[in-house]
Amino acid sequence: MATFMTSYNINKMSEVTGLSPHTLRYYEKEFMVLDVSRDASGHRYYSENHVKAIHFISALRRTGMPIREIKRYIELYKSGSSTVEQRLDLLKQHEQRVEEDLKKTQQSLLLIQEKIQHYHELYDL
Amino acid sequence: MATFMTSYNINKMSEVTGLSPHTLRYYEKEFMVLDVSRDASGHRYYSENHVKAIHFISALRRTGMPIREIKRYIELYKSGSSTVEQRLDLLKQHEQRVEEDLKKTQQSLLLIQEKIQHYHELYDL
DNA sequence: ATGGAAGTTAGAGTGCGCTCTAAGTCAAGC
DNA sequence: GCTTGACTTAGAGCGCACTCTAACTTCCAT
Repeated sequence: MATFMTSYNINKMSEVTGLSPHTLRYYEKEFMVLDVSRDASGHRYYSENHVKAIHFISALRRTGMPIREIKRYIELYKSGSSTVEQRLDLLKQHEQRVEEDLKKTQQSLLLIQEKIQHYHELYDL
Repeated sequence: MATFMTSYNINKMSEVTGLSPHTLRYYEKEFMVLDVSRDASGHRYYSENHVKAIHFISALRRTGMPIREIKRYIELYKSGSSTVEQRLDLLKQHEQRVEEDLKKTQQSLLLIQEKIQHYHELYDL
């Protein structure tokens, strides 16, 4: 064999993804797709595909998608290519929500920044 | 008197601020600055100043400032003008965090958008 | 004076996303 | 063969920010 699949134990995986081993196990219990492999003594080892999957899941989480919706997405994925459009819809819907949320957050940030700008002239809260 | 202060009961206040009466009472218990006035029968009524204060507090919350830090900010406010610089620091620090957070969220959003773009070519999660 | 609406309170309960605990297994080094 | 350390599990616990409940008071309209 010319190339080798890199594989990660739970701690390496934790480093690479920024999630704690606890959280990795929790995610697995909740919704891991690619079933995580085990070595002879039952310890997890992850492949590059797991790394990519977890990165994507992290992006969904970071943008506020709730666990139960990620779960739903992954269940759709698991049930095959007939769910492609449903999955796309779900992602697009999420995209919309995130964009709106970003806008609102930016507006609130602006208000805070204006407050900071004029702090020495304003005497209310 | 030529002008009159508008005043709001808890439901009107709820409408104006978008917070539920429950949450308004909760915020008051946690950290209301301007002590909320009461009418003869003990019902709250809010002034324009309260509206402004709650709007600012909402902006802090919306951008993810935890309750305990808003509490801290308001305690500083209450203890007078000698805390102006501390309050400014606190707000500026928060501003930094929000900006970083926005960046990260935008990056995650980008990843999701790329996924959506190439959904029909990609077969992993 | 009575019923109902609209407020009041203290404190309990909820949902979310982890985060930790306790008890156990396994493999390697002394 | 025993300790040490890294992992395993099921399930309990936690922190946050609400959110709701239950019991009560007050005002107003009938």
